[in-house]
Amino acid sequence: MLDVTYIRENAEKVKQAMQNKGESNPEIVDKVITVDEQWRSLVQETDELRSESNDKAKKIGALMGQGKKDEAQEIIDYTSKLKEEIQEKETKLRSLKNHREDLLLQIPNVPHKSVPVGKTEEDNEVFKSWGEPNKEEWRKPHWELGEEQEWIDFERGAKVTGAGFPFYVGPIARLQRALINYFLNTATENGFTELQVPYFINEDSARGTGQIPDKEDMMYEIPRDEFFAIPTAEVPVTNFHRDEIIDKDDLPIRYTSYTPCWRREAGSYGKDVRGLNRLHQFDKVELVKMVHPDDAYDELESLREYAESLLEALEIPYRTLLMCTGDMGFTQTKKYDLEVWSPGQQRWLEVSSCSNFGSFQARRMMLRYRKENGDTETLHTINGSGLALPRVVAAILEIYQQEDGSILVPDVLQPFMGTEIITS
RNA sequence: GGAGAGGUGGCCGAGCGGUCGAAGGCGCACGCUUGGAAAGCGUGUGUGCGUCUAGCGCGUACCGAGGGUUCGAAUCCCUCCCUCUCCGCCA
Repeated sequence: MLDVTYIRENAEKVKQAMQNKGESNPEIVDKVITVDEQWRSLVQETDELRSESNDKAKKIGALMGQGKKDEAQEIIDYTSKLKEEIQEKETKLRSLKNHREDLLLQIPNVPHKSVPVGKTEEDNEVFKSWGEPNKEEWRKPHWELGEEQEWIDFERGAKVTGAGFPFYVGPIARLQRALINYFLNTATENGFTELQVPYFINEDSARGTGQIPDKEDMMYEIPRDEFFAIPTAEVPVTNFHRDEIIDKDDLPIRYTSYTPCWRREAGSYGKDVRGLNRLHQFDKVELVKMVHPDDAYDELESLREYAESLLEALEIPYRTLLMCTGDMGFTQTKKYDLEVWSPGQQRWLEVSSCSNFGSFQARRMMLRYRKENGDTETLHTINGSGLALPRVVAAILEIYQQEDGSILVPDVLQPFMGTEIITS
């Protein structure tokens, strides 16, 4: 959610941003400004009446104290009418505020000036490439190898739960654990504080990071207890400091957290969902930063570089895309996607998405910091994966695949795996 | 899950229908005092929203959350949430 004051003062800029992001109704900007004006003038009127009513109530109290019941009664008759008027205005106020909120929620975040303007993924910019994508065709896709070697059991997963909930068996279960440990250790060594978080969240938290309203369909629900299963650790981690004021000397705050993630992924199909490409439950190590607004873009770059360094350490070829305005999402001001090369599929797979949300999330959850002069200000949030597990596993199974079906273990994982090679 | 107690400012803790945004204490900040420090003394110290003459201004809202009673609610009533104690259950 953008700041109304900002919208009021930058109406044209916001409209342009909406157009660049492919939002079709920039007239919402004018509407929001109108509703906001109505709301503000009504606030003033209401506050004046309240002020009068408070005065009168005090007078009544004083008169009652002196036993002057008749005089008090006169004022009471008057304030009863006042009261009705106030209640009327309060009702109107509530509906105006809700209307303003509804409109505000339809206005996307404003992209940074360094973001390429574009409509679809075609317009994303290749920001960086690392390593050589392997074009050899003999490598099996990870699902074929995984099933052959009985390392990944999709069928039993489907039996026990449903499609998209695989079992990982033996050495591949261990490989995931190795990756998780490696990612968490590395993040901790790089200044991120590890957090173990609740896997279920309440509605307020879902609202805070923007899953609600609009994207609740992505989440699994536990209706009886009014919880949602987390679609990413971003939700509990960012909400950790919801409704708090953080001392500026404590910024930036950096957290890392490993969690399973649950996503309904309604509407996905075809090659997108083959094997480990897209699951309903997957593991991820998430990175979240809460930063001073002036540092946000530097912090985004360093987050991106950090995520890239993980892939380099694993020696997995990748490319970094700078997402264009049309493909970057509603809440972000700038976003990079990291994609690894899958030689078994001859395609790129996204393993990390690093985004700056500006004050968009923080405003919704009243997440502020205290400035030098004592004022409070909304801080900025940044997050990214470091990294999402299944596609990294897929890449390792394909890139490190030998002709006999065994898998060489990347150097950095060997201490965690206790072996240099995975055989069936 | 059953029975009871309770949720007030950064913290502790009073208030239990009117003058309460809220006593008192602690903490913190600044000043005085001191050779320096402690003690002592003085002043200040919540958040959101609106507003302007933008001031250590004015108004308003907020004492777990939401609703209600009343001219007036931190105080009374209802619903919910959370915490603590005992019992039950249990990784």
